[in-house]
Order: sequence, then structure tokens, then C-alpha cells
Amino acid sequence: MKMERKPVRRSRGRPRSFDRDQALDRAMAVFWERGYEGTSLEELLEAMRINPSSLYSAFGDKERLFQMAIDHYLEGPGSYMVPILENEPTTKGAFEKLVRAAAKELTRPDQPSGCMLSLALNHCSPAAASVQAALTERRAKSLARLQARIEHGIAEGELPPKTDARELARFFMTILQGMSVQARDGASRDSLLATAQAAMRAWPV
Amino acid sequence: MKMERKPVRRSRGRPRSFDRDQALDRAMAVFWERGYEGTSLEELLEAMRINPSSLYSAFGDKERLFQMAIDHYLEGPGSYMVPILENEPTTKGAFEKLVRAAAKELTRPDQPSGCMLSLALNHCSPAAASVQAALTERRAKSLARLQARIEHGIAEGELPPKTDARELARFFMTILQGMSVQARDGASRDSLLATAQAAMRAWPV
DNA sequence: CGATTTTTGAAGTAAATATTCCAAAAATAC
DNA sequence: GTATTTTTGGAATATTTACTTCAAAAATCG
Repeated sequence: MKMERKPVRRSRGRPRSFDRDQALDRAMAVFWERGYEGTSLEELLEAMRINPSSLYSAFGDKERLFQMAIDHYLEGPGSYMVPILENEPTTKGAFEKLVRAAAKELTRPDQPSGCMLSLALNHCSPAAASVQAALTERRAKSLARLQARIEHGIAEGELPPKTDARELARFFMTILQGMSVQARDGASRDSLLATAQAAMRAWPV
Repeated sequence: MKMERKPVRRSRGRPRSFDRDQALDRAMAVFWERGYEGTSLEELLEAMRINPSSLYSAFGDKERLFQMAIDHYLEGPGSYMVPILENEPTTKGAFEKLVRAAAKELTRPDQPSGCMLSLALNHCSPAAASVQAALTERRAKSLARLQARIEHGIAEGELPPKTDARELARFFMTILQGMSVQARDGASRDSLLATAQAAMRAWPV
């Protein structure tokens, strides 16, 4: 049972000649590699293999395309954290697996290095302020997930009751974001794994 | 004993009407805040309060100005690490002081948040490739300084002989770079201090 | 003083940028 | 088949970008 193109019922006009999801995937790759402001429309159009009219009618404008690309990233290559945090039996085990998985994911040869969300828009011109707001929100959500798992661990007695869940979550966010910068700077997977291992030594007793 | 303007001997032509160092300082501030590619000539000219001809005759072009601004940063606001690494009696004490100082420096209200070098050019368009090379070199130098202090510590018997100095240095680089991202994302000084404290728990025994 | 040298200011330029326009194309609805 | 709707391709546009030009200004040199 394979689907031809888009299996959705046709609306009236001329059908779209490209695969929207594939185009978004390609846009994501370029934004991931070059950042929001560092990516030109020309690069996007070439990578997506569509022309301006198609891009604007399908995705709105550069800003909205970027936001869709970020969400596409978080549901795809950036989604590896969720099942680890949810399914690992122990909290410490979850974080251990998390940082090791990050070391691997952030240095995959078939992808741009580092985390698209961590690296995006650390410099913000006034023009990109609204994009940055959206990113900040998503980073906050990511932090909240780490924190929730730690709080769960405290409740289960896996961690000292006095543990500051938010600050421990922030420590791991710092590690993950730093690993992204390292990956961008050419650090090897083994280096990141060593950092992951070091980070776990900071786990509260 | 205060100097009027530039005390250097006058060369022949019309004297420069602005203070080169002050202009560079202002350029640094803008680049630090907005990044290399995020800063326009117009913003630079306004901040430096000079006109295009003056900028180009005094600093070459945008790229060379940025490199001078980076060096200006490393000799100024970014120089706080050097004396700590050189003067602290123990290696562990040096790193403890280092991460605490970073937490403070990266969240100073009178400066752009984060480290100018860590945050610069994590996305690189082909146009900025040569600038990025210069940055990579400087980051490597920074890493080497951390590594050197750790190796010194190993030699002095402060650290286990089997300690991998390069990887431990990278761990702390990761922490410092992650703290810069956190600072950019609005994390408070106290948060960074908590992260600094957590990082020290990873110190080898 | 007059010649020389360097900086200044303001306007100018060439390229890149994000976005829009519009006629032609390709589908469905009647 | 004709009308309607939507997408396409390519050209056009307005703005911003980094950078240059050049005459006038302001200094030193002889």
C-alpha cells in the first residue's frame, strides 16, 4: 500500500508540483547549517528546488518558514530526547543516556553539527526579535522537560530532597548547549562523549 | 598627568578627528551584541560616530574591524581568565574561581551578555569563512590555556596521573560556552553560579 | 607662504536582499 | 467546453548592504 503523492482530496486549482514536506525538510537543513539570518532566500530556493511564488504561497515568508523548520526539526532530528526522558527507568540513567545520545546526535556525519535550536539566533537584530521570542519559548519548554524528570526523581527518592530541580536542569541545558558549540567548532564525537561522562560526575549524591 | 588626545608624534596630513581606541571599543560593543553578520555598517558608523571614509581608512574593512574588535575584547572584557589561571595556587581552586568569575562576567549589566568569542559565528556563511578561521584559532588558544593549567596540576600531583587533560579542558570549555548561551537566553547570574558549582562536582578525584 | 600629505563628509555605486507581480499552466466544477 | 480556482515561472521591485569616490579641510614641511 504505497501512496502516490499527496493522498489528500484535491481542492480546485492547479495541484502543487512539489512535496511540501520534502521542501520543508530541505529548508530545515539549510537553516540548521547557516542560521536564520545567515540563510538567503536564494539559498533556500535552490535547496528547496522551488521558485519564489511557490515558497511564499506555501510557507508565507522567510520568518514563518523558519518557524516551521524549527518545529520540523523538533519533531524530527531534535526529538531524540523525549523518549529517553520518558522511558528510562531511573532519573540518573535517563540523564546519562541523554547526554550520551546528545554527543552522538550532535556529531552525526549526515547532519549539520550541533542542535538547531541551541545554535539559532544567539545574536538578535531588531528585525529578528519576534523569531527569537519563539525560540526562547521552545528552549524554555526543553528546560521544563528536564526539570520535570528531575522533580519526578526527587519525588521518587532517587535524588536528595533538597535538590534544586530547576538549577540541575539548567546545568544539563548548559552542557547540551555547550556541546553544540563544541560540535560546531569541530570537536569529535569522542570528545563530546568524554564531556558527557564528566558531566555525569556532577550528578548529586 | 593626563594626556590630551593621542600623544604620538604627528605625521604629516590632517589629524584624525576621533579617538581610534574609543571607536574600536564602540565597534566591539556592537559586534558583541549583534554578531558579525548581524551588524550592519550603518549601525557601526552610528555607534562609532564616524563616517565611512574614516572607518575604511582607519580599519580596512568590516572583516578586519571585526578581528580587531575580537582582539580588543580578548585584551579587555575577555581577559579575566588569564590571571586566574596563572595566579591561583591550586589547579582546582583556579577552575573554581574561573567558573565563578565567568558566571559573573557573562551576566554583567553594563555589558552584552555572554562571551563575545563563544557566541560569534556559530553559523558560518561562505562569505564569513575566513573570519571564522580566525575565531577557531582563538578558541583553540583559549582551550590550550585551560589544558596547560590542568597538565600543570597533573605534574604537581594535584590530579590523578591518568587524567586526560585535553578532555577535562574541553569539559570546562563546554561549560563556559554553554553558560554564554544561557546568559544570552536570559539566565540570571545566580543560575550561572549554580551551574558553576555543579560543574565543580565533576572535578576528578 | 606654498607644496604636500592625510582625513573628512557627503554623495554615489554596484550587488544582494526579501518580496511581489502577472500572465500562463493545470487542475476541478458546472 | 467554458468558467473558476490555484500554482507556476520568471521578471520586476524596492530596500539594504558593503564599499568607493572626490573635492574640501586641516595639518606639517621646506
